[in-house]
Amino acid sequence: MKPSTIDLKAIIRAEGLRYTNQRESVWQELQSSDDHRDAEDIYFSLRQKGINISRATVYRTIEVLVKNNLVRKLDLGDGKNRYECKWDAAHHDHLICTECGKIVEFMNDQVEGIQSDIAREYGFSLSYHIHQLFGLCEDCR
Amino acid sequence: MKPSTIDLKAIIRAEGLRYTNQRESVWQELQSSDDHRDAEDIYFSLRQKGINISRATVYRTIEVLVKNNLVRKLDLGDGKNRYECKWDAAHHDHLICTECGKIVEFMNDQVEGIQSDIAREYGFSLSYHIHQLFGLCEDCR
DNA sequence: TTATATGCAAACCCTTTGCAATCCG
DNA sequence: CGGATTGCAAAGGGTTTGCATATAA
Repeated sequence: MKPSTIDLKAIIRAEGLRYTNQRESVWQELQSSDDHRDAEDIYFSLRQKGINISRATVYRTIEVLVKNNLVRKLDLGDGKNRYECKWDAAHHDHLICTECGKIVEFMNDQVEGIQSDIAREYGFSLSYHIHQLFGLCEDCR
Repeated sequence: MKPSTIDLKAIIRAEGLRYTNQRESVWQELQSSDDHRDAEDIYFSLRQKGINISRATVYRTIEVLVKNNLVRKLDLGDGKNRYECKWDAAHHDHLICTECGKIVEFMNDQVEGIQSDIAREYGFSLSYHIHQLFGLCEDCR
């Protein structure tokens, strides 16, 4: 069903863009963990691995990945965006521990359905939503 | 049930803080409309009304109001925070039109209940949540 | 009186942008 | 080769902060 790997080159090219080392590196880096990373994280990790890349390119590349639905941008309200791999993940929302920052993913069909109902009720056509639950995780209570 | 007006002076004093003209002005300004205002809005409105206040004080005052549960801070993902009067409003979440920026408030008990269930399931004790639905409003479709 | 609040401007943080150099196709 | 991509550093936008001055209590 889901591909075991994504051919970034093909996707990039299909968009009429150029396949570069930097773009591949950012994509690899994002795939390398299930964490919700911020741009600085990614920039630093890549530099540490000896890859030549600039912050500007990290941002610009993420933009490309987001636009192609490979990456999801998360705003957790702390002033910087996080990014998570999207291609292999089902839709989900987030539970965030305000103490340690732990992020747990959840998904609830009922809520998804109700959201549609609410949108309909107010005459909106929904394009996306943000649903984040903040509190203390088991370990931090 | 709900007070027809809030005695900011009493609340401020109870916190061991000083009641000032600027604090009262920001509070009045926030109460004067049901809109979701940003800091610059509030700063400008007050200056236009001839009230002497600085941006710094607007931010610092909002902080005080938020901490005392008089005001709610909203992050709609566009880089600046919005603020809404909280003391006279029942809890609600937001539907946001991505075209014209219209904000509609909604409330759904079922979703509220499910959120608690989800938190329990993952061992979290919930303190607050963000639930925003983005799409096109009736007029913008 | 005297510690808290304010105003100002500078600092901050994350992100974006202009531009010359580089590199993909 | 030629235009897209990059790196750099500077600019941007919202928010916060340091410090001297003003002010509530």
